[in-house]
Amino acid sequence: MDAEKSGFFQKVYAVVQKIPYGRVTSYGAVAQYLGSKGSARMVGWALNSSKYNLHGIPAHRVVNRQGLLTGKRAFGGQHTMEELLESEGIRIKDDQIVNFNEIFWDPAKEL
DNA sequence: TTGCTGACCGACG
DNA sequence: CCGTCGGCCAGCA
Repeated sequence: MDAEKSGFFQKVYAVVQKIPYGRVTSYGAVAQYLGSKGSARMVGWALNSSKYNLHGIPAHRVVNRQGLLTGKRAFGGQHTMEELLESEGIRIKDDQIVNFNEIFWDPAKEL
């Protein structure tokens, strides 16, 4: 219908934009919240498209299940995503979020 | 139009 | 422990 725009990506954008400052989430968590656990890959793909459009989507706040910055290469630089996260107070160690379990933001629970 | 790929995740052997 | 495969949806040649 009109509100949902029949688009998986649109839902992803909506959730990612709701991620609070200094928090992170995972592709699978967002996918699961949307009702499609298997579409975790599409979450990343949606974020990839987001960089082509000015959506204001903090894609750097979205990482994989391990808290690993798998999509850092999509930011154009191998350290861009890492610096963005650290800029928000998030500590990164070897491309991995240190206090991942502490700053993890689950849309299924927080929303 | 068909087919492959992609910032993942979980299961199986 | 490690390698492989399936599933999900959308974009592109």
